[in-house]
Amino acid sequence: MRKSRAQAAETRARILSTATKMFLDKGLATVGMRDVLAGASLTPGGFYRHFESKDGLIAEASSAAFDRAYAMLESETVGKSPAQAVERIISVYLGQSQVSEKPYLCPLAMLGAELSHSDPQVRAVAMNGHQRIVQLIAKHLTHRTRRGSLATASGILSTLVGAVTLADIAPDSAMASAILSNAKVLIKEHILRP
Amino acid sequence: MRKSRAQAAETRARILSTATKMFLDKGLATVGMRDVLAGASLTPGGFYRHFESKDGLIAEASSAAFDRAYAMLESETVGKSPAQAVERIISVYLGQSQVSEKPYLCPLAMLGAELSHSDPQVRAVAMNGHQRIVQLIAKHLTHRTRRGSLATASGILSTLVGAVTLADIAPDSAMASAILSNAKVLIKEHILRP
DNA sequence: TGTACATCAGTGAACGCGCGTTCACTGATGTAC
DNA sequence: TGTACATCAGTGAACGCGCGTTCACTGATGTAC
Repeated sequence: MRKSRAQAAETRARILSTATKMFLDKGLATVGMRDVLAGASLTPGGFYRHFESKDGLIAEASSAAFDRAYAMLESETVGKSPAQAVERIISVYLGQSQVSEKPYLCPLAMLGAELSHSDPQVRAVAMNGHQRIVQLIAKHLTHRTRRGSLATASGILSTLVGAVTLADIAPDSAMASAILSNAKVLIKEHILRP
Repeated sequence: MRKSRAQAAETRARILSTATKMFLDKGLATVGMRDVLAGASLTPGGFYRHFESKDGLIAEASSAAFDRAYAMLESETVGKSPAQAVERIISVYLGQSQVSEKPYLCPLAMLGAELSHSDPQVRAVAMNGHQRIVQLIAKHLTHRTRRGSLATASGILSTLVGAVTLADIAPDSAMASAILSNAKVLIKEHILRP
């Protein structure tokens, strides 16, 4: 039954990709090993040849999710003016749960408090991801000082994370849209006005 | 072993209060029935005379937590000017995780995404709680229209929820304080300026 | 008011179940000569 | 290049454990007369 190195690497990538999607969708505690195994079409023995434990998988999945989300946001800004770049980041972030394919869900909004209860490794990954996104936003802000840009960017990200979290709780999409729209208006009209 | 009606009511209240605290502190999935039972000094049979199931307990605990948080925020505004009232709400909300006794933790920030995965009843309770807090904030905003006040209040609450969520993930208190402070400045300097 | 009985708050052992994980095994892939 | 052997990706049954919940039981409380 042994597979080639290439196939093995493919299996590992498949596990990681499937698990990442599942964790972001349903939460760390809700998703069980059997869900991951079924999603990756694998049996226990196969899985544990690639990952040490569920916690190990969670750590790698969080990291992968941040990389993906960051890359997505970053790619939206290339070749854009500062104002346009910030606008894109805000719109894309706020729309992450609404688009059907959801290729760039951010763990900060999707897992939220569950990250606070995770082990230090995962929390470190999360705060690193947080800092990267803050810096990405700050890069396109035109404050007098970098310190000021970072502070505002941090505040903006709090708004984005809160809005997406709350919109996902809303039972109907009308309320979800209202929450997202209010957050967007708040940032654009109040914070980004000249 | 039968207890008087009064003692029984006391037991029920003790379960609810203990469980509410635990759920807000550690999350819905993390806290097991055995934790709740030990916290309330009770055995299984005793518990199930008061609550139908863990889900039933979660529903009541969420509701109780929102009532408590709302009452706390509301009480901070009595006899204050609109500007002072809003300032108090923001400060108290942002400080909820930092004060040691934590008597008014808000489920929106503490449970976050975990609420999205809960059953409709709990989600309804959460959105009702959300609306009440939005209205409380809006009451003290001085926009030209009520519609405008509600929209801004909704945006402010998103910022508050996001900031507290992110601060709780931060591994060190310096970073947590920075996140909270940035959110506070963002709201006060940008949104509430005359 | 006192007595007899029914009620029911709370005990604690036990249940079935799904959790994350282990391990003996298979057989194709990779390696050594 | 061909052969012999070692490696190891993946299978699938099984493990121990803790989960939420049930139930027969106890005995003080509440009720009826």
